[in-house]
Amino acid sequence: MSEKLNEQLEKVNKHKFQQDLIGWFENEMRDLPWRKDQDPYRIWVSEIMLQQTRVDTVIPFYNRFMGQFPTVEALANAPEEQVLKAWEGLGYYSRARNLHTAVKEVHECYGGKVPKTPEEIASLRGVGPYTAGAILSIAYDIPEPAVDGNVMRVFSRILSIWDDVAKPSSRKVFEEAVRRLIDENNPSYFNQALMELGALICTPTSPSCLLCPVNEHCLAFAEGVQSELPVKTRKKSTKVIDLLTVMVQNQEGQWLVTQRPSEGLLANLWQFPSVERQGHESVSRELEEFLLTDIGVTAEVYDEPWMKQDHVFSHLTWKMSVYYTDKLSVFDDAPILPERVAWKTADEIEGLALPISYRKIWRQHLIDNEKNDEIGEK
DNA sequence: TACGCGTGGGA
DNA sequence: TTCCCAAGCGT
Repeated sequence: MSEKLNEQLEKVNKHKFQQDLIGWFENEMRDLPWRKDQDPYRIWVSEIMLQQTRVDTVIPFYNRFMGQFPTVEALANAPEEQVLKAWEGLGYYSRARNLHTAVKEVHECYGGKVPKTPEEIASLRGVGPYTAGAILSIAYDIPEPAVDGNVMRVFSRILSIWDDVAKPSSRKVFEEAVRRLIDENNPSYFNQALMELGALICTPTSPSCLLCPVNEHCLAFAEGVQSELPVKTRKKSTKVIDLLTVMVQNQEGQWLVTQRPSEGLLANLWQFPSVERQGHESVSRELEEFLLTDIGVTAEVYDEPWMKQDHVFSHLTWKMSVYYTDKLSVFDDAPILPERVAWKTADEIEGLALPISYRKIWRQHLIDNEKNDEIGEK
């Protein structure tokens, strides 16, 4: 630990700080579904869902998920498709697959009981230093730091820490600070209170310092520099990809869908056949060639896109153009469809896990279909 | 270490 | 509109 940080830490009245922080939390904590008890499985699921995701977004997903998979055993015995479907729309889908993997390990190797040593917890798939500390402290009352973005923001201000919080190496500075100030008698509330404070009071922009229960301990507030902290470097700008998507229906009324690769972006999710736009020839020709070569079906693609849809990821953007087809030819003796390609009925598509952009496309298709039916009836 | 990995909301 | 983000982890 740097001498500077040590100096700052000695300025803090540890007992008063803990008392002010936890006292505020006891009065002001939000009534959240994962705060009903200290079931480690329920805490675990909530922590995974909350990674990089807002509380308001998580709540409905969490309630549905716990309804479907109320216990370690229930989740361990579920097929991955069902877990991914439950995660549809929440994003960062590897969280779901990693949680599933880890829960199966807990079921098989720990008799279904979430382990309570730092080493065992941290070895679980998808459980990093933050989540390990969160489960240990919140579910098991073990005094371990749980340093997330909130805690780094709050502590950077209270202790006037100017390390770049975007750098992975900075996290250990904050962990050390938490170890020095954590309430050994109530680490659960201490850690939760820091995060709650970051969410409600010590916000990224325009923090409510006058309402802050620990403002008397805050070095940044005393110096009037709270708006300059934390120091955080910008990320690089994102690239844009033109993505062509095609809706193909056979004579039985089924739709052509493909499953994405098992690793990388949107892993294992389903979508309508899509290809990155390459080059110079017409979009229709490019899609027809893609369908023939990669999927093994012949169809005529309309010249004009039926709809456009942007899909913004954290690191890239898809500008999607969606096309319909006509004059599909699939012969009885046509080659068997490649792996990860299938025909699905409309009902079956409802049950697949689709990326949000493809779900929106499908919903729009249903709306347009309904309109056409109405016109037809008149 | 830096980057890949989703999504929706707010300034 | 455009940007930045929100309870991170794996590689």
